[in-house]
Amino acid sequence: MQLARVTETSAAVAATRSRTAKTALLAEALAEAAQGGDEREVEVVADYLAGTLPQRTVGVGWRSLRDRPAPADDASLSVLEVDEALSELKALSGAGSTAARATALADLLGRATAQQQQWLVGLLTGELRQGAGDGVLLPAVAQAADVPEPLVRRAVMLAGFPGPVARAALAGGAAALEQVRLEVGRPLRPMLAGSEPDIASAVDGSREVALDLKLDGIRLQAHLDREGERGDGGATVRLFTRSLEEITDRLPEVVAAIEALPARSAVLDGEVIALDAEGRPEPFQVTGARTASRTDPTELARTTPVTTYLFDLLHLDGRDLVDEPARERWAALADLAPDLVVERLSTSDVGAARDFFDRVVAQGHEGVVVKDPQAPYAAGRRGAGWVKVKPRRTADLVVTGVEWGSGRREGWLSNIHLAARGADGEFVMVGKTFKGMTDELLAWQTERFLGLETSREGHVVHVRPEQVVEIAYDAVQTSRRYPGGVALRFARVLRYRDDKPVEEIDTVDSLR
DNA sequence: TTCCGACAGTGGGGTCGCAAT
DNA sequence: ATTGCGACCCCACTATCGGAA
Repeated sequence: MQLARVTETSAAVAATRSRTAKTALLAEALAEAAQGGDEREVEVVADYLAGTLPQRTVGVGWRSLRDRPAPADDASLSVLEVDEALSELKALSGAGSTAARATALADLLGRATAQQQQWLVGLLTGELRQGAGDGVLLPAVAQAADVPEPLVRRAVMLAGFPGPVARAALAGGAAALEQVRLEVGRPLRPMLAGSEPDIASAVDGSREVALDLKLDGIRLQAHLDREGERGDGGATVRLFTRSLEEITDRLPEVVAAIEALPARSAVLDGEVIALDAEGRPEPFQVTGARTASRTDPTELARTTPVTTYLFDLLHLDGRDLVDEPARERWAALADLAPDLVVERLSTSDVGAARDFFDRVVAQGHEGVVVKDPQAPYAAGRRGAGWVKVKPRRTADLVVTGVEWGSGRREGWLSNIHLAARGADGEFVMVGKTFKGMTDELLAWQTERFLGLETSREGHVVHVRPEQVVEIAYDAVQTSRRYPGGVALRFARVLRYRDDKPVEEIDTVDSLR
């Protein structure tokens, strides 16, 4: 298949807002790819249509794509040629490779037309902005392969990625999709939680729910496979993050904890977090740095160990548990790993739930996750089965600058710079936010801040510090970027305040 | 006809590893 | 040694479509 077929589909998809129309366009292109008879091509086309790469990453980002060669006049690239070029780019790594990579990238871009260059930039930066991702691709795969959509979704949840599933669906239909099962050693999509602002919204009091302590660490999916030892000599334990990145080699103490479980095979869901000497949670930055670090894991396991907490069991000794009610999975987990299970309260009483929430927050934890004991494990879904509740902290700050938005926010002042008061009354920047703004508010703040403009610098408009804004945030963290040494985590706008003078906004000290 | 679940888009702070300067 | 870049941890929130109620 020619690349042009994909880029033209992408343009048509971007041009309509109707999801059914987008689905039909993708399905048509997929069916055409399938007729070509090359299974790899089908997989690549499926990935490209959803704006993702079969290679996941190729080491090319926004900066490497800034300077581009002149585009080709005529379209000649095929999908498989692009796929091969990107695989070669990914393979080009190591000392002295930067120039070779730039050459390889320029070579590819030089063979693309102007429209195709644009599309490649979008694909490689992950910003295709065509209004279609997995949510549109999966129905399209179902349509093109003439199979039920739930079957496609289930296969993707269990296999982790859509490309191979699209390939199987279009080559083997429903029968091939039914072959896709949970495989120990292969990560599946983790179940996600929705969110509610407080306990009262998450616990209605009419039926029993479970509240799990929510730890502010790194999501963990652990696979234990003792049978693997006899066969290919592969690892007994494999660890994955939320995005299915493998981190087995970085966390030897977690591998040891999973290896010690009395099971032949298991797939477990949980969280790892660094604790201080008193057993209180370290700031997220500590756990994050430890988990990201690849050098000398044995030493790091001694100096900054992480603790393993488990809250779900998806497979045990040859039996899949994903479709079992949560209550059953928890009972099996409690039998298997009683010492590693995260603290949990089962109750239908709103007061008891609130007490539990208050207690764990006072202990320094992130909050709770409210879970339905009946719910199956909905891999990859952000359903009603799990709902997180976190405390909301607020601060009154002043806006010192605003950045022009992009995409659907083009032409609006979007991202606001936030400052608190310093010790000498000066304004100290503590972060930015673009969250919590309705279109109406964007229109209002664009006019408001243009009225306060003092100067411009690139896409930043500096303004007189007169507008007070009430900001919600999750935490204050240490920062090397901002002059006060502190930054807000997950800041979002609650409302603009005209009832509070700038002199009375929060201070850097009070945030600290 | 109205409601609501799912999704895409619009970006935030921090850290690590690597290559070039 | 420092800096820039890519990748990946943690994300919140709004608008919109289209099926459910």
